[in-house]
Amino acid sequence: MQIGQAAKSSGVNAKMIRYYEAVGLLRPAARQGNSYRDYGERDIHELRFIGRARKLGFSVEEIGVLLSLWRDHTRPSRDVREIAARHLMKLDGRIAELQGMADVLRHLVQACHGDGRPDCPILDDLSDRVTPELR
Amino acid sequence: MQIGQAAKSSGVNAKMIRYYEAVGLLRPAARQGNSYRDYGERDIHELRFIGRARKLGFSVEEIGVLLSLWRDHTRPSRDVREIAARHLMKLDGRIAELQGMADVLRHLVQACHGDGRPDCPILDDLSDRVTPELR
DNA sequence: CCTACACCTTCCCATGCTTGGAAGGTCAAG
DNA sequence: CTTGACCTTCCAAGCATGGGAAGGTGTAGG
Repeated sequence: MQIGQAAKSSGVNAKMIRYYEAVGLLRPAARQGNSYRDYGERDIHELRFIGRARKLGFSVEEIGVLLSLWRDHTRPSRDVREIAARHLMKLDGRIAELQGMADVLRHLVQACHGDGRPDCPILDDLSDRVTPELR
Repeated sequence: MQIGQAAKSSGVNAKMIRYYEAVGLLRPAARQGNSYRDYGERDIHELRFIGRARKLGFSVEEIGVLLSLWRDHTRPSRDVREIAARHLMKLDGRIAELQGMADVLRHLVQACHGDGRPDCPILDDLSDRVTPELR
């Protein structure tokens, strides 16, 4: 199966497939006589794995570890869980951070008339923290 | 005032100050005789503005617009509010996205024994979506 | 005067993931 | 023989930040 078909079957586009190979996530694909990459069912399976892990926000590096754990059918689930738990903490941290930004911004947006007048609590806050009651 | 002092006063480090100048956020700084950049109170004020806007997650491009609105004391607050509101929507969207990831992952982590045994719902899900009851 | 040290300058590079494109090879159908 | 749909590799940009090299400048002390 050529890379285009593999992309369709796995949901990971061709450009990314090559990239994952280049950075060592996937072992180099087999080649057809014409130097085209050749994929089998097992590769598709790995690609889908990667795609889903990406959708959960795992980094390429983390996925590398997950993949090797996945290939090793005797690994303790503890190892996997630890990676996932650590990643979850990062996600939660990032969410809290964005939430903090959004909260401040929401207050500011609500406080701003948003009409033709020039006075604007948003700029006031950015320029001088003049509207402390908003925090 | 040299760039190092400006960095301290504004909370934006020297590297970033040069970067913001390079990408056109700030007009080119005045220079001392020795070609060192020279900053005044007004520059510090703008730098603080930038720093705070970055902390709220505005992109450099958005900050460029905010800055020009800020400098124009007759701009309608509507313009500012619109940018902020749009940014807020992006933040909320991103938060929801991360929240979705975190929720799935949290379930998976909870479902995984995390002991010495090899069976692991996390990998099962990644590899084949074998644990649909988790979603 | 020389030296050490703390600044500053510009320039290039790396990060992480993804996308875009250029230039060219391969293959099947018309 | 041409066309079109594939494929190949290589290069670049994006965003914001940080590291570091190589070299200029200014000040203080021996």
